[in-house]
Amino acid sequence: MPDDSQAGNFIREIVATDLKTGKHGGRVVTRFPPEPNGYLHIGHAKSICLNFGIAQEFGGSTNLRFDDTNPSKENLEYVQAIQDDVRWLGFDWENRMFYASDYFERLYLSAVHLTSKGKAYVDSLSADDIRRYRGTLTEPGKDSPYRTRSVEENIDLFARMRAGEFPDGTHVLRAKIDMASPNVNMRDPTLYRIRHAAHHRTGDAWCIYPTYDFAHPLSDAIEGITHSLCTLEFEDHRPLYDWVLKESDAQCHPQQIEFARLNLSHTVMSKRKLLDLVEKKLVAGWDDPRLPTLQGLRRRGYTPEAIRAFCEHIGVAKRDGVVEMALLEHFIREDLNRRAPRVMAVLRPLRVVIDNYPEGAEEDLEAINNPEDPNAGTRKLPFSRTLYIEHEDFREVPPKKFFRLTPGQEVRLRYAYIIQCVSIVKDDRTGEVLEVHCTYDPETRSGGPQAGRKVKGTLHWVSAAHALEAEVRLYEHLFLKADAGDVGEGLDYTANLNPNSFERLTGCQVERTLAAAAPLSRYQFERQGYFCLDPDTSDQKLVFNRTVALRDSWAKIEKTQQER
RNA sequence: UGGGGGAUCGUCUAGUGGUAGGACAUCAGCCUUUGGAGCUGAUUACCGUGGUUCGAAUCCACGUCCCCCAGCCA
Repeated sequence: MPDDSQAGNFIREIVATDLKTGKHGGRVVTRFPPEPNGYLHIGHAKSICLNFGIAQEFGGSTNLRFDDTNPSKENLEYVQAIQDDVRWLGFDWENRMFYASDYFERLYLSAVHLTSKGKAYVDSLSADDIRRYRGTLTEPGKDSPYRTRSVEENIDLFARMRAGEFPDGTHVLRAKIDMASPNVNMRDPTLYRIRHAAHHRTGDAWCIYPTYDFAHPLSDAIEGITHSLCTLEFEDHRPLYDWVLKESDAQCHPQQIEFARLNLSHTVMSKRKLLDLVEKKLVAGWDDPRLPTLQGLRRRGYTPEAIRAFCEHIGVAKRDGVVEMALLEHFIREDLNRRAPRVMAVLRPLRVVIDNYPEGAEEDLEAINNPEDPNAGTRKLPFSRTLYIEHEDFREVPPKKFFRLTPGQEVRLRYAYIIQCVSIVKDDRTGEVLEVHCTYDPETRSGGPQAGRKVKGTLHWVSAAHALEAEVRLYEHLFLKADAGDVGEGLDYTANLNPNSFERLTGCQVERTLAAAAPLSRYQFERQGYFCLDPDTSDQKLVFNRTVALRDSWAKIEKTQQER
């Protein structure tokens, strides 16, 4: 059986080759290095699956490392949420959780070492001047007047920076590389900056903080990382990554490998935009079920298994692209189809009275919990004279190919009887259908003598007297266009927000077994989609989120009929 | 116009000189007590132009287009 999940990707190939040649002493150690300045999203899931997956595959290990070198953006809330999310996704860093801030002292010593070698210097230009001196993409930069300070002066100044003698922005430590380099990242990049800010872990022990370019390669080396996987935009930082390791006499030299980050259609993935949506209250929070955050997907009802399968399937390459949301939806449907118990739930109830069913009578009918899983068993569904069916399952004047309830057309009530519409009760003023009267054929009870009779449609239903009321929240794509950033002149991505991405349905009628539903447990509402119990559920109120609708071929038929 | 990357079905991805394959999506059909699921089939791709070769997505040359970089963010 050809299985594309077994297909090699270029990173696996590199690692396999390195293992063969003994490049890193036969070890494979990767790391997942989030900055705790936001919540993890499905793009991070790709990186997590890649890093942990590669290590698992080759018998190596993976560290979780918080890249916490910028105290002004980072906090503990994020540190905790990230751990929670990685664990939820199904990965275990065992005892290997680290922080770049754990290494601040060693990083400082490395900086002193570089300085004493004449490979770093304290610059006292303003940030603006540093930018001016850097040149442009097409013109070389020029040396800072402070570039020629003596080693002694640099050492002294850097020590005093650490000691807190200078306000923010007055000095930085820079690598001394080449102001004329065609790679602007090599034009004496900043290694340390002064920030009189409390750090979420080190408090006020430090007022100078290393930059990513300095801290990252050294943190990797300290941890003995063999393969440092990152996204494409760091590609032209690689010469700097290598420079830092070489000049710092690092004990090992991890290999940085870049891959394309995940983009998903109909959503946004940048931390900035996600934060923006949350802060402007355009969504309900980081766990809003419309967001591609792991917390949002979890609340929406996504399973870790589905997300992992998705990440495995999309592969890893260097060309950037946009994965269709439909692919993600495919994987959650596939997973939930196998495991979600089926239940009856009527979202927009229409009252149905079975005129020839004895008043006051009721009976229990047997229903299969999951046709895909024989072990899931069966349950009893109460049936009575007054039922609810889906409002859209009845049409007084049916369009072509409408196989549901309509005057004169028999339909089956799932696991129950075949019924037929005999009359309609309408609102005199609005003409709205309020109630449908039907007759049933007692011979057609499930398992009965006439049960096999062919009818075009089968409807889900609940018994009015036995059903529970629930709130159901429906979600659509957060953005109208596949590319959220595709907006007109002068507009930003929020112009593409889908005004109908959230719809709250109240007065839904669900079968009573749902009273026992556990938080975040997932169900298939027959003929509707997959739903999970929202944490907003209370003793008073059941609340469900629609994870994803079932594929709906009738909707397609109807749509093409309307287009004609 | 400097540097670094990248171009294969609509989308994502295999391919490493020898039949361009898979998944999603789309469209048909079968089946069905979920218009679900499942099954079958179909459509659709090597950025362009030259060259090397018996043979090129793959090697070479010249183009074209797209992405990233001028934070004391990561």
